[in-house]
Amino acid sequence: MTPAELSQAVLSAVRAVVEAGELTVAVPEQVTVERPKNKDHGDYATNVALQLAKPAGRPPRQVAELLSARLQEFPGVAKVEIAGPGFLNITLDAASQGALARTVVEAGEAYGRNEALRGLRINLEFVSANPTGPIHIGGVRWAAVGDSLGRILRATGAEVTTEYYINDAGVQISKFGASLQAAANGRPVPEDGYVGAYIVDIAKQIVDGHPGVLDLPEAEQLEVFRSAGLTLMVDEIKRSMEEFGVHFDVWFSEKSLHDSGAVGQAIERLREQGHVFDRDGAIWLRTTDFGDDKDRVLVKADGDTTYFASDAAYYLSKRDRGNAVNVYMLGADHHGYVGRLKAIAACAGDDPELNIEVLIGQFVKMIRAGEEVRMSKRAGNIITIDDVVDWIGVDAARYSLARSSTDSTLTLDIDVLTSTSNENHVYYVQYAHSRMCSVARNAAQLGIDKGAAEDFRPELLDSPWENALLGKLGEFPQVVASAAELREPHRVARYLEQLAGEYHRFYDNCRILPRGDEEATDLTRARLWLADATRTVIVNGLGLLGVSAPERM
RNA sequence: GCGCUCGUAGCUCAACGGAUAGAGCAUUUGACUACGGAUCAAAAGGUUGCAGGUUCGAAUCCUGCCGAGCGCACCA
Repeated sequence: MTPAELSQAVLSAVRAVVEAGELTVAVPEQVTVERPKNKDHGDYATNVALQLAKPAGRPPRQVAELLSARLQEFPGVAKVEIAGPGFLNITLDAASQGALARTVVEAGEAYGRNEALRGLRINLEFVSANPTGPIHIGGVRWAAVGDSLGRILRATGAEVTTEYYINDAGVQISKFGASLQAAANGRPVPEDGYVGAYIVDIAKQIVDGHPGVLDLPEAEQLEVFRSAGLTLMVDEIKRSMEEFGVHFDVWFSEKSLHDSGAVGQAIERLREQGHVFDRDGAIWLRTTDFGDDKDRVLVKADGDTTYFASDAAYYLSKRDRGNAVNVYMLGADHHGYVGRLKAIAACAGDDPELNIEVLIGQFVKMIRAGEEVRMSKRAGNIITIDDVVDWIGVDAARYSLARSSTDSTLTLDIDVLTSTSNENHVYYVQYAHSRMCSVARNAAQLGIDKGAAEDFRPELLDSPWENALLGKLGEFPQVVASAAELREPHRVARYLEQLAGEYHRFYDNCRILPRGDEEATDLTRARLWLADATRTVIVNGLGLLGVSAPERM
C-alpha cells in the first residue's frame, strides 16, 4: 500500500464516520499521512483527528477513536493506535507494505512522476550572467539548482521552458569590447574595464579570426571587438553550461528586444494600462501603485531606454509566449528587484503573486587551505564554473550546490570536496547505487533472478530494516511533489541521502544473495525486488538532480 | 535611516505548525574466514541569537530587540 492509497483510506474513514452521523464536520480535501520519526509510532501516522477536533467540537482523542474503529477494517491495515494528543498511528501488515517494492519496479522511471502541474506553462530564467566574463560561483549555484528545478517541475507535469537572458545591449558590453580592443593593442585597460587572462585570450582569438582588424579605424575596431567578443563569450558560456549538464531551451537576447521594437511596444502597452507618466523629461512607470518603493524610469530624459524598460519588455515577451508562471532566480545582491518585477506584472494587468515568482539565492563562499577564496574580477582571481568542475567534478559540484536550500549561504570547502570522500554526500548516494548494481551482477552470475511478479512474496520483507527501506521508498512521490510545489530541489537530495542510508542498513543486516552453496529462496527473490525498487528510486532521484548514477565507482 | 534574507551541535547543513529538533565531518569506542568497509553499530555533543505573543502543539507564524549578509540611481 502506498502512502497515497493509505491517505485515501483515512479519508474514506472520515467520510464514513460523518455519513454515519457520528461526527458533524466538513470532510477535508485531503489528509496527510507521514512516516513517524519514532518507530514505536507505527508505519504511518496522521494528525487528521487533531485537525478535525476543533471544527467538530469534540476532543481530539474522541475523534481519533471514531476514525480508528473504521480504519481497522481496511485490508492491509494491521493495527491502529491512538497516541499523544490524538495522533493515529497505523501499522500495515508486511505483505501490504512489501507490495510497494513491486509497485516501484513496475512503475520504473515513472515512479515519482505525477501530474499535479499538468497544463501549467512555467518559464525558468536563471544564471543570466553578463556575457562579459566566465560564469562565477554564484551563477553555478543557480545552474545546478535551476536546472534541477526544471527537471522536477517537468516530472510534475508542467511544461517548462528554461531560459538564459543575455545582457548584450548595455554599456557593460561596450566596456567589454573596449577592454578587448585595449588588450589586443597592448594598451592598458580603460577605467572600470575588464581584466583577466580570459580577456587576453579572447582578444587574441579575435585578432586571429579577423586579420587586419588592428589596421581598422578605432571606431570600427571597437565594433569588431564588441560583437565578436560577445559571440565568443556567449559560446563559451554555452559550452560551460552544457558540460555542466545544464541545457537552456532559449538564449534570449536583450538586444533583440530593442531591435524588434519590443521595448517601445512594451512601453505603449503599459501606457494603455494607465501606469505610465511623464516627469522631468523622462517617461516613468508608476510602480509605487503596486508596492515598489519608488517609481521607475523607462526612458531617460536623454531619450535612452533603461535596463528596467528591457525588463518590462522581457516580461511581456515571456507572457506573450504563453508562460503562466515566470520564475526569476536572482542572487542575493539583486533582491531589491523583487518589488519592481512584481510591479511590472501588476502594471501589465497581471497578478504579480501568480505570474511572477522570484527566488533569491544567497551567496556561495569557497574555502581552500582554511581561507576564503575571494572572487574579484579586478584581481582576476574569480572562481569560474570550469574551475569548480576541474576541482571536484560535475556530479559533486552539482550535488553540493543543490543539496542546500538557496535561502542559506553556502560554504564549500574545496579541500574537503577534493580529498576526502565522506563529506561528499553524493558519494554516499552513488555508492548505494553501485552496491545494488554489484549485487545485481553477482545475482546474474549465480543465475538468480527476482522472478515473475506473481511469484513475489512481499510478506517476507518483514524485518525492521526492510520495513524502514520500504517506508522510505513510499515517500518518494510526495518528496518530488513538494520539491516542485515549493521550488526546492534540495528536498530531493536530502531524501536520497536518507534512502541511501536505509539501503546501507538493510544491506548490512539482510543478506540478499545466498552464500556458499545455499540455494536461492523466496526471501532471496523478495529482497532482489526490494533492491531493484531502491535502485529505481535512486536513479530517478539522481536524474532529477542531473547527477549520474554510476554502476561502479 | 528604510527594506529584503538569514541566525539550529565545535564545523558544514536539514527539518511543508506535529510526538524525544536530525544527518555528515571532527572526537571516543566497536564490526570484515559474508553479496564492494566510499559501509554499519554505539557514545558524546542543543535554552534552535534574546524576550514576549498566537494554540491542543512553535526552530517554523506575529511583535520587539541583538547580530550577520545584501540592497535602497534618469547605472547596467
